[in-house]
Amino acid sequence: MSKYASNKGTKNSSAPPLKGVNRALEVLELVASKPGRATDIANELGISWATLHRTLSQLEQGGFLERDSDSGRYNIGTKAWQIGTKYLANHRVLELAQPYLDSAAGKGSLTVQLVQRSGRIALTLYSRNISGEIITKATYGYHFPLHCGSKGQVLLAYSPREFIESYLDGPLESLTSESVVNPEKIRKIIEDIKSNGYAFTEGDVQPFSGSISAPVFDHQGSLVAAVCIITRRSAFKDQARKEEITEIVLQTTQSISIALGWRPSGILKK
Amino acid sequence: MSKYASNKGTKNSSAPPLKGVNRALEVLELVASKPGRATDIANELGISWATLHRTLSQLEQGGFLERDSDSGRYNIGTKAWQIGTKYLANHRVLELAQPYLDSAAGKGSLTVQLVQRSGRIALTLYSRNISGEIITKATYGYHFPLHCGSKGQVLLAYSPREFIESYLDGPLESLTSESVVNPEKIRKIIEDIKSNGYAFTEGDVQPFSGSISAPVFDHQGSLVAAVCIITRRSAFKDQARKEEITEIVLQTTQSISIALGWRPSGILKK
DNA sequence: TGAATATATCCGTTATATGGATATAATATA
DNA sequence: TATATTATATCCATATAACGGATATATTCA
Repeated sequence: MSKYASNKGTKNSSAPPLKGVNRALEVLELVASKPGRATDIANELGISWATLHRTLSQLEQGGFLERDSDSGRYNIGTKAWQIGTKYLANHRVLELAQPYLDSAAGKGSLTVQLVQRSGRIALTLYSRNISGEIITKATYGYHFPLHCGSKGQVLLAYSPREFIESYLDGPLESLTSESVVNPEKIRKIIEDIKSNGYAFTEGDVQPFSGSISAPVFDHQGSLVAAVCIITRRSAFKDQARKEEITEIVLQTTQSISIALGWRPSGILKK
Repeated sequence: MSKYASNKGTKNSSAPPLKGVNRALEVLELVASKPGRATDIANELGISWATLHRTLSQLEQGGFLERDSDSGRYNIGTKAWQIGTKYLANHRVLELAQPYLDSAAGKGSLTVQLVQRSGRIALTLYSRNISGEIITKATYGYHFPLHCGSKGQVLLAYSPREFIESYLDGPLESLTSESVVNPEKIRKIIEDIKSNGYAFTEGDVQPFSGSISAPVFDHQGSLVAAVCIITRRSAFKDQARKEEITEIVLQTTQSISIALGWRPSGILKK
Protein backbone atom coordinates (compact mmCIF):
# COMPACT_ATOMS: atom_id res chain seq x y z
CA MET A 1 0.00 0.00 0.00
CA SER A 2 2.07 2.85 1.29
CA LYS A 3 4.62 2.73 -1.46
CA TYR A 4 6.03 6.19 -1.09
CA ALA A 5 4.04 7.62 1.77
CA SER A 6 6.81 7.44 4.32
CA ASN A 7 6.60 11.17 4.94
CA LYS A 8 4.66 12.12 8.00
CA GLY A 9 2.93 15.39 8.51
CA THR A 10 5.90 17.10 10.10
CA LYS A 11 6.60 20.44 8.56
CA ASN A 12 10.14 19.64 7.56
CA SER A 13 10.14 16.55 5.44
CA SER A 14 10.51 13.82 8.01
CA ALA A 15 13.64 11.77 7.65
CA PRO A 16 13.40 8.28 6.28
CA PRO A 17 13.03 6.01 9.25
CA LEU A 18 15.88 3.51 8.99
CA LYS A 19 13.65 1.04 10.73
CA GLY A 20 16.26 -1.52 11.55
CA VAL A 21 18.56 0.91 13.30
CA ASN A 22 15.70 2.48 15.12
CA ARG A 23 14.57 -0.86 16.39
CA ALA A 24 18.05 -1.69 17.61
CA LEU A 25 18.19 1.55 19.58
CA GLU A 26 14.79 0.84 21.05
CA VAL A 27 15.95 -2.56 22.13
CA LEU A 28 18.96 -1.03 23.84
CA GLU A 29 16.80 1.42 25.69
CA LEU A 30 14.37 -1.22 26.77
CA VAL A 31 17.05 -3.58 28.00
CA ALA A 32 18.68 -0.73 29.88
CA SER A 33 15.50 0.09 31.71
CA LYS A 34 14.39 -3.47 32.11
CA PRO A 35 16.71 -6.39 31.36
CA GLY A 36 14.91 -9.52 30.28
CA ARG A 37 14.70 -12.54 28.07
CA ALA A 38 14.26 -12.44 24.34
CA THR A 39 10.57 -13.24 24.46
CA ASP A 40 9.86 -10.51 26.99
CA ILE A 41 11.57 -7.99 24.77
CA ALA A 42 9.73 -9.17 21.68
CA ASN A 43 6.38 -8.85 23.43
CA GLU A 44 7.15 -5.52 25.00
CA LEU A 45 8.19 -4.03 21.69
CA GLY A 46 5.54 -5.86 19.70
CA ILE A 47 7.89 -7.12 17.04
CA SER A 48 8.15 -10.51 15.49
CA TRP A 49 10.43 -13.00 17.13
CA ALA A 50 12.56 -13.68 14.07
CA THR A 51 13.23 -10.01 13.58
CA LEU A 52 14.08 -9.41 17.19
CA HIS A 53 16.40 -12.35 17.25
CA ARG A 54 18.53 -10.92 14.50
CA THR A 55 18.69 -7.59 16.22
CA LEU A 56 19.66 -9.11 19.53
CA SER A 57 22.38 -11.21 17.95
CA GLN A 58 23.79 -8.22 16.19
CA LEU A 59 23.83 -6.12 19.34
CA GLU A 60 25.32 -8.95 21.32
CA GLN A 61 28.01 -9.56 18.75
CA GLY A 62 28.95 -5.91 18.90
CA GLY A 63 29.22 -6.08 22.68
CA PHE A 64 26.32 -3.69 23.24
CA LEU A 65 24.30 -6.42 24.88
CA GLU A 66 25.34 -9.41 26.91
CA ARG A 67 23.34 -12.54 27.42
CA ASP A 68 23.52 -14.54 30.58
CA SER A 69 23.39 -18.05 29.24
CA ASP A 70 21.95 -19.47 32.46
CA SER A 71 18.97 -17.22 32.79
CA GLY A 72 18.75 -16.27 29.15
CA ARG A 73 18.43 -12.65 30.19
CA TYR A 74 19.93 -9.86 28.18
CA ASN A 75 21.77 -7.02 29.83
CA ILE A 76 23.64 -3.99 28.65
CA GLY A 77 27.10 -4.97 27.47
CA THR A 78 30.62 -3.73 27.94
CA LYS A 79 30.75 -1.79 24.72
CA ALA A 80 27.90 0.40 25.84
CA TRP A 81 29.88 1.48 28.87
CA GLN A 82 32.99 1.94 26.81
CA ILE A 83 31.20 4.28 24.48
CA GLY A 84 29.03 5.92 27.08
CA THR A 85 31.99 7.06 29.13
CA LYS A 86 33.19 9.02 26.15
CA TYR A 87 30.25 11.29 26.70
CA LEU A 88 31.82 12.47 29.92
CA ALA A 89 35.23 13.01 28.39
CA ASN A 90 33.79 15.83 26.28
CA HIS A 91 31.46 17.30 28.86
CA ARG A 92 32.37 20.93 29.38
CA VAL A 93 30.16 21.54 32.39
CA LEU A 94 31.36 18.46 34.20
CA GLU A 95 34.99 19.26 33.60
CA LEU A 96 34.50 22.69 35.00
CA ALA A 97 32.37 21.59 37.91
CA GLN A 98 34.45 18.71 39.12
CA PRO A 99 36.87 20.59 41.39
CA TYR A 100 33.98 22.37 43.08
CA LEU A 101 32.15 19.10 43.60
CA ASP A 102 35.19 17.43 45.09
CA SER A 103 35.77 20.34 47.36
CA ALA A 104 32.17 20.22 48.53
CA ALA A 105 32.46 16.51 49.20
CA GLY A 106 35.53 17.17 51.29
CA LYS A 107 33.86 19.86 53.38
CA GLY A 108 31.43 17.56 55.03
CA SER A 109 32.28 13.97 54.12
CA LEU A 110 29.25 13.95 51.89
CA THR A 111 27.98 12.23 48.76
CA VAL A 112 27.89 14.88 46.07
CA GLN A 113 26.46 14.48 42.59
CA LEU A 114 26.20 16.44 39.41
CA VAL A 115 23.01 15.56 37.54
CA GLN A 116 21.38 16.54 34.30
CA ARG A 117 17.98 16.15 32.80
CA SER A 118 17.63 13.59 30.05
CA GLY A 119 14.08 13.37 28.86
CA ARG A 120 11.93 12.39 31.79
CA ILE A 121 14.73 11.28 34.06
CA ALA A 122 17.50 12.72 36.22
CA LEU A 123 20.80 11.44 34.93
CA THR A 124 23.85 11.29 37.20
CA LEU A 125 27.01 12.58 35.55
CA TYR A 126 29.32 12.51 38.49
CA SER A 127 29.03 11.00 41.88
CA ARG A 128 31.51 11.36 44.68
CA ASN A 129 30.60 8.86 47.31
CA ILE A 130 31.99 8.69 50.77
CA SER A 131 33.32 5.33 51.77
CA GLY A 132 31.90 5.13 55.24
CA GLU A 133 28.34 5.81 54.37
CA ILE A 134 27.11 3.92 51.36
CA ILE A 135 23.73 4.84 49.98
CA THR A 136 22.79 2.04 47.68
CA LYS A 137 21.51 3.90 44.71
CA ALA A 138 23.75 6.93 44.87
CA THR A 139 25.97 5.84 42.01
CA TYR A 140 25.90 5.70 38.27
CA GLY A 141 23.23 3.67 36.61
CA TYR A 142 20.31 4.54 38.84
CA HIS A 143 18.08 6.90 36.97
CA PHE A 144 15.07 8.33 38.73
CA PRO A 145 12.02 10.13 37.41
CA LEU A 146 12.03 13.88 37.89
CA HIS A 147 9.35 14.08 40.55
CA CYS A 148 11.25 11.87 43.01
CA GLY A 149 14.26 13.14 44.87
CA SER A 150 15.43 16.69 45.23
CA LYS A 151 17.68 16.47 42.20
CA GLY A 152 14.89 15.59 39.84
CA GLN A 153 12.60 18.17 41.35
CA VAL A 154 15.15 20.92 40.82
CA LEU A 155 15.70 19.89 37.24
CA LEU A 156 11.98 19.84 36.71
CA ALA A 157 11.34 23.15 38.46
CA TYR A 158 13.69 25.10 36.23
CA SER A 159 12.62 23.46 32.99
CA PRO A 160 10.39 25.31 30.54
CA ARG A 161 6.75 25.61 31.61
CA GLU A 162 5.53 23.55 28.72
CA PHE A 163 7.87 20.71 29.54
CA ILE A 164 6.72 20.71 33.16
CA GLU A 165 3.13 20.42 32.07
CA SER A 166 3.79 17.64 29.63
CA TYR A 167 5.80 15.87 32.29
CA LEU A 168 3.02 16.08 34.82
CA ASP A 169 0.63 14.79 32.20
CA GLY A 170 2.60 11.58 31.89
CA PRO A 171 2.44 8.67 34.32
CA LEU A 172 4.04 9.45 37.70
CA GLU A 173 5.57 6.45 39.37
CA SER A 174 6.01 6.00 43.11
CA LEU A 175 9.43 4.85 44.30
CA THR A 176 8.55 4.71 47.99
CA SER A 177 5.42 5.25 50.03
CA GLU A 178 6.56 8.82 50.54
CA SER A 179 6.97 9.73 46.88
CA VAL A 180 4.74 12.61 45.86
CA VAL A 181 2.85 11.76 42.69
CA ASN A 182 -0.03 14.20 42.76
CA PRO A 183 0.50 16.75 39.97
CA GLU A 184 -1.10 19.50 41.99
CA LYS A 185 1.22 18.91 44.92
CA ILE A 186 4.22 18.74 42.62
CA ARG A 187 3.28 22.11 41.15
CA LYS A 188 3.28 23.51 44.64
CA ILE A 189 6.68 21.98 45.34
CA ILE A 190 8.02 23.55 42.17
CA GLU A 191 6.81 26.94 43.33
CA ASP A 192 8.62 26.52 46.62
CA ILE A 193 11.82 25.40 44.96
CA LYS A 194 11.85 28.41 42.69
CA SER A 195 11.38 30.79 45.55
CA ASN A 196 13.95 29.10 47.81
CA GLY A 197 16.49 28.35 45.15
CA TYR A 198 16.93 24.78 46.30
CA ALA A 199 15.04 21.56 46.99
CA PHE A 200 14.99 19.18 49.90
CA THR A 201 13.38 15.75 50.00
CA GLU A 202 13.72 12.70 52.19
CA GLY A 203 12.52 9.16 51.90
CA ASP A 204 10.89 9.65 48.51
CA VAL A 205 13.59 7.75 46.62
CA GLN A 206 14.98 5.42 49.23
CA PRO A 207 13.43 5.11 52.66
CA PHE A 208 16.49 6.03 54.68
CA SER A 209 18.15 8.74 52.68
CA GLY A 210 17.48 12.36 51.95
CA SER A 211 18.99 15.02 49.74
CA ILE A 212 19.32 18.70 48.99
CA SER A 213 19.80 20.03 45.46
CA ALA A 214 20.21 23.35 43.69
CA PRO A 215 20.37 24.38 40.04
CA VAL A 216 23.40 25.25 37.91
CA PHE A 217 22.94 27.89 35.22
CA ASP A 218 25.00 28.81 32.20
CA HIS A 219 25.90 32.24 30.84
CA GLN A 220 22.47 32.62 29.34
CA GLY A 221 20.82 31.89 32.63
CA SER A 222 19.39 28.59 31.51
CA LEU A 223 19.48 25.43 33.53
CA VAL A 224 22.26 23.04 32.60
CA ALA A 225 22.55 20.76 35.61
CA ALA A 226 21.94 20.39 39.32
CA VAL A 227 24.15 19.63 42.26
CA CYS A 228 22.82 17.21 44.81
CA ILE A 229 24.03 16.20 48.22
CA ILE A 230 22.71 12.93 49.54
CA THR A 231 23.09 11.55 53.00
CA ARG A 232 21.29 9.35 55.46
CA ARG A 233 17.96 10.68 56.41
CA SER A 234 18.69 10.98 60.08
CA ALA A 235 21.37 13.59 59.43
CA PHE A 236 18.67 16.08 58.45
CA LYS A 237 17.07 15.85 61.87
CA ASP A 238 19.86 18.10 63.08
CA GLN A 239 18.66 21.50 61.90
CA ALA A 240 22.10 23.07 62.04
CA ARG A 241 23.54 20.27 59.95
CA LYS A 242 20.77 20.63 57.46
CA GLU A 243 21.45 24.31 57.08
CA GLU A 244 25.12 23.64 56.74
CA ILE A 245 24.52 21.20 53.90
CA THR A 246 22.16 23.60 52.20
CA GLU A 247 24.84 26.23 52.38
CA ILE A 248 27.40 23.92 50.80
CA VAL A 249 25.05 23.05 47.95
CA LEU A 250 24.23 26.66 47.24
CA GLN A 251 27.83 27.76 47.37
CA THR A 252 28.82 25.00 45.03
CA THR A 253 26.14 25.67 42.45
CA GLN A 254 26.85 29.36 42.59
CA SER A 255 30.56 28.83 42.02
CA ILE A 256 29.96 26.52 39.09
CA SER A 257 27.38 28.80 37.53
CA ILE A 258 29.72 31.76 37.79
CA ALA A 259 32.52 29.75 36.27
CA LEU A 260 30.12 29.07 33.39
CA GLY A 261 29.65 32.77 32.84
CA TRP A 262 26.41 33.23 34.72
CA ARG A 263 25.99 36.48 36.63
CA PRO A 264 23.94 36.51 39.85
CA SER A 265 21.93 39.66 39.28
CA GLY A 266 20.88 38.59 35.85
CA ILE A 267 23.30 41.06 34.30
CA LEU A 268 24.75 39.31 31.33
CA LYS A 269 28.34 39.96 30.60
CA LYS A 270 28.97 41.49 27.25
CA MET B 1 37.70 -0.11 8.59
CA SER B 2 35.74 -3.29 7.97
CA LYS B 3 35.98 -4.42 11.57
CA TYR B 4 34.02 -7.60 11.66
CA ALA B 5 34.06 -9.52 8.44
CA SER B 6 30.46 -10.33 7.76
CA ASN B 7 30.30 -13.97 8.63
CA LYS B 8 30.99 -15.58 5.32
CA GLY B 9 33.04 -18.62 5.94
CA THR B 10 32.02 -19.32 9.51
CA LYS B 11 31.34 -22.98 9.88
CA ASN B 12 27.77 -22.53 11.05
CA SER B 13 25.50 -21.21 8.35
CA SER B 14 26.29 -17.54 7.83
CA ALA B 15 23.90 -15.35 9.79
CA PRO B 16 22.15 -12.53 8.00
CA PRO B 17 24.20 -9.41 8.55
CA LEU B 18 21.64 -6.69 9.38
CA LYS B 19 23.87 -4.24 7.58
CA GLY B 20 22.14 -1.08 8.70
CA VAL B 21 22.38 -1.86 12.38
CA ASN B 22 25.93 -2.95 12.03
CA ARG B 23 26.85 0.27 10.34
CA ALA B 24 25.20 2.29 13.08
CA LEU B 25 27.21 0.48 15.72
CA GLU B 26 30.38 1.04 13.76
CA VAL B 27 29.61 4.72 13.56
CA LEU B 28 29.12 4.86 17.32
CA GLU B 29 32.44 3.17 17.90
CA LEU B 30 34.23 5.42 15.51
CA VAL B 31 32.79 8.60 16.95
CA ALA B 32 33.66 7.38 20.44
CA SER B 33 37.25 6.86 19.53
CA LYS B 34 37.53 9.87 17.28
CA PRO B 35 34.79 12.51 17.17
CA GLY B 36 34.54 14.29 13.86
CA ARG B 37 32.44 15.80 11.14
CA ALA B 38 30.11 13.86 8.91
CA THR B 39 32.53 13.85 5.99
CA ASP B 40 35.37 12.53 8.10
CA ILE B 41 33.23 9.69 9.32
CA ALA B 42 32.03 8.87 5.82
CA ASN B 43 35.58 8.70 4.54
CA GLU B 44 36.90 6.73 7.46
CA LEU B 45 34.19 4.13 7.14
CA GLY B 46 34.18 4.20 3.38
CA ILE B 47 30.45 4.53 3.03
CA SER B 48 28.43 6.78 0.81
CA TRP B 49 27.50 10.15 2.13
CA ALA B 50 23.77 9.72 1.71
CA THR B 51 23.77 6.50 3.64
CA LEU B 52 25.87 7.89 6.42
CA HIS B 53 23.70 10.92 6.72
CA ARG B 54 20.65 8.84 7.46
CA THR B 55 22.51 6.83 10.04
CA LEU B 56 23.85 9.93 11.75
CA SER B 57 20.43 11.56 11.86
CA GLN B 58 18.91 8.49 13.35
CA LEU B 59 21.57 8.17 16.01
CA GLU B 60 21.36 11.85 16.79
CA GLN B 61 17.61 11.73 17.06
CA GLY B 62 17.88 8.91 19.52
CA GLY B 63 20.34 10.90 21.63
CA PHE B 64 23.18 8.47 20.99
CA LEU B 65 25.10 11.14 19.13
CA GLU B 66 25.19 14.88 19.55
CA ARG B 67 26.18 17.35 16.92
CA ASP B 68 27.88 20.59 17.79
CA SER B 69 26.23 22.96 15.38
CA ASP B 70 29.16 25.37 15.37
CA SER B 71 31.89 22.97 14.46
CA GLY B 72 29.64 20.37 12.83
CA ARG B 73 31.41 17.71 14.83
CA TYR B 74 29.61 14.69 16.15
CA ASN B 75 30.18 13.43 19.66
CA ILE B 76 28.75 10.69 21.79
CA GLY B 77 25.37 11.73 23.17
CA THR B 78 23.62 11.67 26.50
CA LYS B 79 21.66 8.53 25.81
CA ALA B 80 24.85 6.56 25.38
CA TRP B 81 25.90 7.49 28.89
CA GLN B 82 22.46 6.80 30.24
CA ILE B 83 22.51 3.31 28.83
CA GLY B 84 26.18 2.64 29.40
CA THR B 85 25.92 3.29 33.12
CA LYS B 86 23.40 0.48 33.34
CA TYR B 87 26.24 -1.85 32.58
CA LEU B 88 27.76 -1.01 35.93
CA ALA B 89 24.52 -1.44 37.83
CA ASN B 90 24.60 -5.15 37.01
CA HIS B 91 28.29 -5.71 37.38
CA ARG B 92 28.87 -8.40 40.00
CA VAL B 93 32.61 -7.99 40.27
CA LEU B 94 32.43 -4.25 40.63
CA GLU B 95 29.76 -4.41 43.27
CA LEU B 96 31.84 -6.82 45.27
CA ALA B 97 35.10 -4.97 44.74
CA GLN B 98 33.96 -1.46 45.53
CA PRO B 99 34.41 -1.51 49.31
CA TYR B 100 37.92 -2.87 48.94
CA LEU B 101 38.79 -0.23 46.39
CA ASP B 102 37.48 2.56 48.56
CA SER B 103 39.36 1.27 51.50
CA ALA B 104 42.55 1.12 49.47
CA ALA B 105 42.03 4.68 48.29
CA GLY B 106 41.65 5.76 51.87
CA LYS B 107 44.83 4.06 53.01
CA GLY B 108 47.14 6.26 51.07
CA SER B 109 45.14 9.09 49.53
CA LEU B 110 45.51 7.41 46.19
CA THR B 111 43.75 7.14 42.86
CA VAL B 112 42.47 3.60 42.66
CA GLN B 113 40.84 2.00 39.63
CA LEU B 114 39.15 -1.22 38.70
CA VAL B 115 39.75 -2.04 35.06
CA GLN B 116 38.72 -4.76 32.66
CA ARG B 117 39.82 -5.86 29.26
CA SER B 118 37.53 -5.02 26.38
CA GLY B 119 38.99 -6.18 23.10
CA ARG B 120 42.30 -4.44 22.65
CA ILE B 121 41.84 -1.82 25.32
CA ALA B 122 41.84 -1.44 29.09
CA LEU B 123 38.45 -0.22 30.20
CA THR B 124 38.00 1.63 33.48
CA LEU B 125 35.01 0.45 35.49
CA TYR B 126 35.56 2.41 38.64
CA SER B 127 37.86 5.22 39.48
CA ARG B 128 38.30 6.79 42.87
CA ASN B 129 40.26 9.96 42.43
CA ILE B 130 41.78 12.00 45.17
CA SER B 131 40.86 15.65 45.06
CA GLY B 132 44.24 17.14 45.74
CA GLU B 133 46.12 15.38 43.04
CA ILE B 134 44.38 15.31 39.72
CA ILE B 135 45.82 13.13 37.03
CA THR B 136 44.19 14.23 33.86
CA LYS B 137 43.34 10.97 32.26
CA ALA B 138 42.63 8.94 35.37
CA THR B 139 38.87 9.03 34.95
CA TYR B 140 36.23 7.39 32.90
CA GLY B 141 36.34 7.76 29.20
CA TYR B 142 40.07 7.41 28.66
CA HIS B 143 40.72 4.03 27.22
CA PHE B 144 44.30 2.96 26.63
CA PRO B 145 45.75 0.14 24.59
CA LEU B 146 46.90 -2.85 26.59
CA HIS B 147 50.63 -2.38 26.15
CA CYS B 148 50.67 1.07 27.75
CA GLY B 149 50.28 1.52 31.47
CA SER B 150 50.53 -1.11 34.16
CA LYS B 151 46.81 -1.83 34.09
CA GLY B 152 46.77 -2.78 30.44
CA GLN B 153 49.93 -4.80 30.79
CA VAL B 154 48.48 -6.85 33.63
CA LEU B 155 45.31 -7.50 31.67
CA LEU B 156 47.39 -8.53 28.71
CA ALA B 157 49.77 -10.69 30.71
CA TYR B 158 47.05 -12.88 32.13
CA SER B 159 45.09 -13.21 28.90
CA PRO B 160 45.23 -16.44 26.89
CA ARG B 161 48.47 -16.98 25.00
CA GLU B 162 46.75 -16.84 21.65
CA PHE B 163 45.18 -13.51 22.44
CA ILE B 164 48.53 -12.07 23.50
CA GLU B 165 50.06 -13.12 20.22
CA SER B 166 47.27 -11.73 18.13
CA TYR B 167 47.45 -8.52 20.15
CA LEU B 168 51.16 -8.14 19.56
CA ASP B 169 50.59 -8.79 15.89
CA GLY B 170 48.37 -5.74 15.63
CA PRO B 171 49.59 -2.15 15.44
CA LEU B 172 51.10 -0.90 18.72
CA GLU B 173 50.63 2.78 19.27
CA SER B 174 52.93 5.00 21.33
CA LEU B 175 51.26 7.30 23.86
CA THR B 176 54.46 8.94 25.07
CA SER B 177 58.11 8.73 24.14
CA GLU B 178 58.49 6.16 26.89
CA SER B 179 55.79 3.76 25.70
CA VAL B 180 57.16 0.35 24.92
CA VAL B 181 55.97 -0.83 21.52
CA ASN B 182 58.46 -3.50 20.62
CA PRO B 183 56.65 -6.88 20.74
CA GLU B 184 59.76 -8.67 21.92
CA LYS B 185 60.19 -6.28 24.82
CA ILE B 186 56.54 -6.54 25.71
CA ARG B 187 56.82 -10.32 25.84
CA LYS B 188 59.65 -9.89 28.30
CA ILE B 189 57.55 -7.50 30.40
CA ILE B 190 54.73 -10.03 30.44
CA GLU B 191 57.11 -12.67 31.75
CA ASP B 192 58.18 -10.38 34.55
CA ILE B 193 54.62 -9.50 35.47
CA LYS B 194 53.64 -13.13 35.72
CA SER B 195 56.54 -13.94 37.96
CA ASN B 196 56.07 -10.86 40.18
CA GLY B 197 52.30 -10.90 40.27
CA TYR B 198 52.05 -7.20 39.53
CA ALA B 199 53.09 -4.55 37.03
CA PHE B 200 54.70 -1.16 37.40
CA THR B 201 55.08 1.46 34.72
CA GLU B 202 55.78 5.18 34.66
CA GLY B 203 55.61 7.81 32.00
CA ASP B 204 54.35 5.46 29.32
CA VAL B 205 50.79 6.80 29.39
CA GLN B 206 51.23 10.32 30.65
CA PRO B 207 54.66 11.85 31.17
CA PHE B 208 54.27 12.68 34.83
CA SER B 209 52.32 9.79 36.24
CA GLY B 210 53.03 6.18 37.07
CA SER B 211 51.02 3.21 38.25
CA ILE B 212 51.08 -0.21 39.81
CA SER B 213 48.51 -2.89 38.94
CA ALA B 214 47.70 -6.46 39.85
CA PRO B 215 45.21 -9.03 38.55
CA VAL B 216 41.87 -10.08 40.03
CA PHE B 217 40.82 -13.70 39.52
CA ASP B 218 37.50 -15.47 39.86
CA HIS B 219 36.69 -18.82 41.38
CA GLN B 220 37.96 -20.61 38.32
CA GLY B 221 41.25 -18.81 38.52
CA SER B 222 40.67 -16.83 35.37
CA LEU B 223 41.37 -13.15 35.02
CA VAL B 224 38.33 -10.92 35.42
CA ALA B 225 39.79 -7.50 36.14
CA ALA B 226 42.77 -5.59 37.44
CA VAL B 227 43.25 -3.07 40.21
CA CYS B 228 45.43 -0.12 39.44
CA ILE B 229 46.84 2.62 41.62
CA ILE B 230 47.96 5.74 39.83
CA THR B 231 49.89 8.62 41.24
CA ARG B 232 52.36 11.25 40.21
CA ARG B 233 55.55 9.79 38.95
CA SER B 234 57.75 11.44 41.50
CA ALA B 235 56.08 9.49 44.29
CA PHE B 236 57.70 6.31 43.02
CA LYS B 237 61.19 7.73 43.55
CA ASP B 238 60.70 6.98 47.21
CA GLN B 239 61.37 3.27 47.32
CA ALA B 240 59.55 2.72 50.60
CA ARG B 241 56.48 4.47 49.24
CA LYS B 242 56.61 2.39 46.13
CA GLU B 243 56.68 -0.79 48.13
CA GLU B 244 53.85 0.45 50.27
CA ILE B 245 51.69 1.08 47.24
CA THR B 246 52.56 -2.30 45.78
CA GLU B 247 51.50 -3.86 49.04
CA ILE B 248 48.16 -2.07 48.96
CA VAL B 249 47.49 -3.16 45.40
CA LEU B 250 48.31 -6.77 46.13
CA GLN B 251 46.26 -6.86 49.28
CA THR B 252 43.31 -5.36 47.48
CA THR B 253 43.38 -7.73 44.53
CA GLN B 254 43.83 -10.67 46.84
CA SER B 255 40.83 -9.67 48.95
CA ILE B 256 38.63 -9.19 45.93
CA SER B 257 39.72 -12.44 44.33
CA ILE B 258 39.01 -14.33 47.52
CA ALA B 259 35.63 -12.71 47.78
CA LEU B 260 35.00 -13.98 44.26
CA GLY B 261 35.73 -17.50 45.38
CA TRP B 262 39.31 -17.73 44.23
CA ARG B 263 41.67 -19.73 46.44
CA PRO B 264 45.35 -18.71 46.66
CA SER B 265 46.96 -22.10 46.33
CA GLY B 266 44.94 -22.99 43.32
CA ILE B 267 42.80 -25.30 45.39
CA LEU B 268 39.32 -24.90 44.04
CA LYS B 269 36.55 -25.00 46.52
CA LYS B 270 34.03 -27.68 45.98
C1' DT C 1 32.81 37.85 -4.30
C1' DG C 2 33.25 33.34 -6.24
C1' DA C 3 35.24 28.61 -5.72
C1' DA C 4 35.37 24.79 -2.95
C1' DT C 5 33.77 22.00 0.45
C1' DA C 6 30.22 20.29 3.52
C1' DT C 7 25.49 19.12 4.34
C1' DA C 8 20.69 18.00 3.09
C1' DT C 9 17.28 15.82 0.29
C1' DC C 10 15.06 13.26 -3.83
C1' DC C 11 13.75 9.05 -6.04
C1' DG C 12 14.03 4.76 -9.10
C1' DT C 13 16.17 0.35 -8.43
C1' DT C 14 17.46 -3.71 -6.23
C1' DA C 15 19.60 -5.60 -2.58
C1' DT C 16 18.12 -6.51 2.07
C1' DA C 17 15.47 -7.28 5.93
C1' DT C 18 11.06 -9.33 7.02
C1' DG C 19 8.07 -12.79 9.32
C1' DG C 20 5.62 -17.09 8.72
C1' DA C 21 6.90 -21.69 9.14
C1' DT C 22 9.72 -25.28 10.70
C1' DA C 23 13.41 -27.27 13.76
C1' DT C 24 15.62 -27.65 18.03
C1' DA C 25 16.46 -26.76 22.83
C1' DA C 26 15.07 -25.88 27.49
C1' DT C 27 11.62 -25.91 31.06
C1' DA C 28 7.38 -26.97 33.37
C1' DT C 29 4.01 -30.43 34.49
C1' DA C 30 1.93 -34.85 35.09
C1' DT D 1 10.61 -40.31 33.62
C1' DA D 2 7.55 -39.04 29.89
C1' DT D 3 5.00 -35.39 27.85
C1' DA D 4 3.26 -30.70 27.27
C1' DT D 5 4.66 -26.17 26.97
C1' DT D 6 7.32 -22.52 26.24
C1' DA D 7 11.65 -20.48 24.61
C1' DT D 8 15.22 -20.14 21.12
C1' DA D 9 17.32 -20.85 16.53
C1' DT D 10 17.26 -21.02 11.60
C1' DC D 11 15.27 -21.13 6.58
C1' DC D 12 13.52 -18.97 2.57
C1' DA D 13 10.40 -16.60 -0.92
C1' DT D 14 8.65 -12.06 -1.14
C1' DA D 15 7.98 -7.23 -0.84
C1' DT D 16 9.57 -3.76 1.61
C1' DA D 17 12.87 -0.59 2.97
C1' DA D 18 17.46 0.95 2.35
C1' DC D 19 20.87 2.33 -1.15
C1' DG D 20 23.52 5.75 -3.58
C1' DG D 21 23.99 8.69 -7.66
C1' DA D 22 22.41 13.07 -8.62
C1' DT D 23 20.82 17.48 -7.45
C1' DA D 24 19.96 21.37 -4.22
C1' DT D 25 21.34 24.15 -0.46
C1' DA D 26 24.37 25.83 3.13
C1' DT D 27 28.77 26.95 4.83
C1' DT D 28 33.64 27.94 4.65
C1' DC D 29 37.70 29.71 2.62
C1' DA D 30 40.72 32.46 -0.38
